[in-house]
Amino acid sequence: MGKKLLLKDIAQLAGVSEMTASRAIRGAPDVSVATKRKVEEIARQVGYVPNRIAGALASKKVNLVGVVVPSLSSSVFPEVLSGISAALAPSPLKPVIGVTGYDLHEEEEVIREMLSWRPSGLVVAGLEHTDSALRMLANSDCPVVEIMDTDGDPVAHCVGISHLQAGREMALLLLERGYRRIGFVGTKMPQDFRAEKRRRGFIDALTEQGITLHDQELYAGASSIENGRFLTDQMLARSPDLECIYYSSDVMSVGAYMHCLATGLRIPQDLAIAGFNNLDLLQGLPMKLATTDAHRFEIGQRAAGIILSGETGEIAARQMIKLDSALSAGQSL
Amino acid sequence: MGKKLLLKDIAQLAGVSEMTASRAIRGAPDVSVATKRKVEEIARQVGYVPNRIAGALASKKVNLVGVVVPSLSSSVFPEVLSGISAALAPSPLKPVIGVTGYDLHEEEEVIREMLSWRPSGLVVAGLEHTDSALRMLANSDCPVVEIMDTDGDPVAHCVGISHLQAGREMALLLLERGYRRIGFVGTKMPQDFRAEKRRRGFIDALTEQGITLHDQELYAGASSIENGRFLTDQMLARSPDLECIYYSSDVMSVGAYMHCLATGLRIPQDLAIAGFNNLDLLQGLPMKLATTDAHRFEIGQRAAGIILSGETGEIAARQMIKLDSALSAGQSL
DNA sequence: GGCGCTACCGTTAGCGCTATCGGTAGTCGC
DNA sequence: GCGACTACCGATAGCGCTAACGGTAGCGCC
Repeated sequence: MGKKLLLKDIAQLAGVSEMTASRAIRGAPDVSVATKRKVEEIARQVGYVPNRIAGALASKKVNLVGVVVPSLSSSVFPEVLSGISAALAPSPLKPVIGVTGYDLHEEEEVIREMLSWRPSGLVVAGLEHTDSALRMLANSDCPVVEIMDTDGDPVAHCVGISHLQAGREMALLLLERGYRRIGFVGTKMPQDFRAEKRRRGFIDALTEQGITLHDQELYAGASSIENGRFLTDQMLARSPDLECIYYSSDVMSVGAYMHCLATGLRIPQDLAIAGFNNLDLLQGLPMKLATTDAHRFEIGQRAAGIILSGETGEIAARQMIKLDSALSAGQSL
Repeated sequence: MGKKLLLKDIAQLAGVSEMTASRAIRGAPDVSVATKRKVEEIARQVGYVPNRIAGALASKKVNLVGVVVPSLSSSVFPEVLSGISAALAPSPLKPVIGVTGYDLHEEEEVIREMLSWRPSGLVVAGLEHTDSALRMLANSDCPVVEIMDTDGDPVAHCVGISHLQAGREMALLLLERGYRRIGFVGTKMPQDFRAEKRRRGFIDALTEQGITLHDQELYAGASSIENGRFLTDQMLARSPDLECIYYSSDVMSVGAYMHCLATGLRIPQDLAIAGFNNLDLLQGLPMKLATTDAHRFEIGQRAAGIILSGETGEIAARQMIKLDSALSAGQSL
């Protein structure tokens, strides 16, 4: 095949004008049921697929919402996406995903690419962007929502949690439980701004109580169980008297758990561990690991909600939604 | 902001024609370096973002490759995506992800949506589609690659492994290791056609050796460690004499591993387990679990390669690439 | 009959870009 | 000087669809 079917052809086959065929196919009003059925039938038979590029250009309406995330490999952003999809499902809007790989310049590219398609909305993870990206976001004429993080200066709408506070709360919990020789392990470390904020909040809270971080490892690579295990091993070799380690991700704390299983270390007696995100991964482990739930699904939902409310005309004032992260101590502290 | 900057405005500011501005911004030939620099500078200063909708309509060229996958929650498809991104990176093409949730009608919708944007190529997971989807894929004028699976009748190009064979090979290994009372646990079961093919190949091979499947659980929900643990528990309660269970996913076999950890069952003495996909998740566990590597990254790479070769003009004959899955027994058998 | 409806359909005029072709300088070789 | 070329630039004409408006027909009502 390749006859390149156009709306014109469908109209001709149905014996109506191009305009009527267009209306019938889009489900627009002002078409009789009989005509609509006839056109639809013909379109289906010949396998007509409307050209949305032309449609979008003519109507200046693109039913897409760009979603820019750093990664898909852990389940953290897929879950945000689920929230977005769920909220968008009853509307004509569809999410389009872009992945940056935790690289701000790649992010700028992806944002430029997305905006060049004139979407109905844009959801971007994080508050940190290149200057060019910031300009584009500020000048874009669609609603923009920055998600995940509220510690900073949003360009537009914003839905997230305070990672500074999450880190701080975990520090306070650890201190309350009596731990004093505490370590921190982070991954993607210069690039993952939210992990860095948790680290900072964590250290600040410790410092305020007169405790200094006993050891830390800022690993440039990605989170994985394997790396969690490896870095734990390494840190314990270096600082054998550590009582407790706070990881930037649950994936890493699960790795720590595996290390303890493999080496016979008891949790929390020999080593207490805590992660972040309350990933699915934690469910089903023999032991509940300490973590903080960042409400990823809800963040996605609320972000999509903001875009949707922008659709219905109400040019809502700049929204700033700060959710409270939920710490759970589990059995690993 | 909202002055809606058009190419016309940039051209005017730069004192050149619209056409020259267009060429300068796209990096097309026939523009002097001086002019190009001037236009680029002005475009950057005012924050001009070209409207690709108009561009695509005029040039009939869309540098996007649609990628349709059932899910992003396990790391299996993200890894395919990495392969696609890696292969596409040196080209101007960019992947666009669509998620179907293992629902063929949703898949049809997503495919229609993608094709309506006239992408440069389309990558679809699986060989099973609705009739309408099949027609659209067959009639589409861009290259289409079906991935993951080679057991069936591809519409167009195809890159994958034989899941029938993967299941069969695992069965033969289990028999060789002396297991006779064998169970199967699958998730997303009517919808995940590839898991079903592994199951069929698995059972067929057992049957040929005179062994019947001792028990099986076809679970409709998603794979998760928690479900793996739960379903293992349930199946062992039902069939306490089971020697070995084959899971449709590594995520589930890790759940089984957790169950054994929690209940003190020894692997493989009390229960042997095997999964599928060779997920990252398996790395770092205290014990290597049996699995089959499906070469997900390479599948993505090769699929993207086919799309790319279509770009350069050579309308390659229908490609059919069957990779050999790689079984690894680990320590859990 | 005239007016005001509603229901349906078609004509016109773009949407914001780019392909194509043609044009003007300048340059080179002989 | 002239043909032949290259380098650069601009006017024109769409790409395939839809918004906006203008009909026409049919009906009810005074």
